[in-house]
Amino acid sequence: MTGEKRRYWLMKSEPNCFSFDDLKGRPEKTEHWDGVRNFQARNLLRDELKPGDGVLFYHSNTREPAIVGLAKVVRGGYPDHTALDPRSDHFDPRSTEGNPIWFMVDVQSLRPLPAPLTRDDLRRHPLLSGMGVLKKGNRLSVQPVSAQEWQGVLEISGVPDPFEK
DNA sequence: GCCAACGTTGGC
DNA sequence: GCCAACGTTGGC
Repeated sequence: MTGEKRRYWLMKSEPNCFSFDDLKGRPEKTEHWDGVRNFQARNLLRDELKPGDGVLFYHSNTREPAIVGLAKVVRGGYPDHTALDPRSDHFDPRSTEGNPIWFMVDVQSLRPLPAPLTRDDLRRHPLLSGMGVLKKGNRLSVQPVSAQEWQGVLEISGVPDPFEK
């Protein structure tokens, strides 16, 4: 097949705010990923995440942080409308309809992992111990994942690649 | 709850 | 343009 190679991402969410189960429960198992208010992550959402890309859904800021499920991007970057809504927690008066500052993508759940992959699980695996999410001080809520890391997650989880026919 | 690491803001 | 102060993130 020609065209661009699929890329992979890890996306963090606090499960008490929006969990993988929440995503699974949405119509079409799809939801927009709003509320990112960091320029580096914004640039990734706006420019880099493309439909068909793979997503590792990571639960952060919880008792046992872990990768809990697989998802995919189904719509690339478009303006985050919550920035325009004064009643939203994510309202940003600098952003306007004609000149949006913040962007989001749509994500669809593919499948949960049979067991969450904790940080200890990741650290133990030679292919995964270098993942960005393990690095101290890394606060990026959207970050790139290599194809090897994606495969490693599938391997220790014992699940087939959802993108393989 | 603690606190290190980081990004952003604003005075100068 | 520097940098201190501040707010937030997020593991532990």
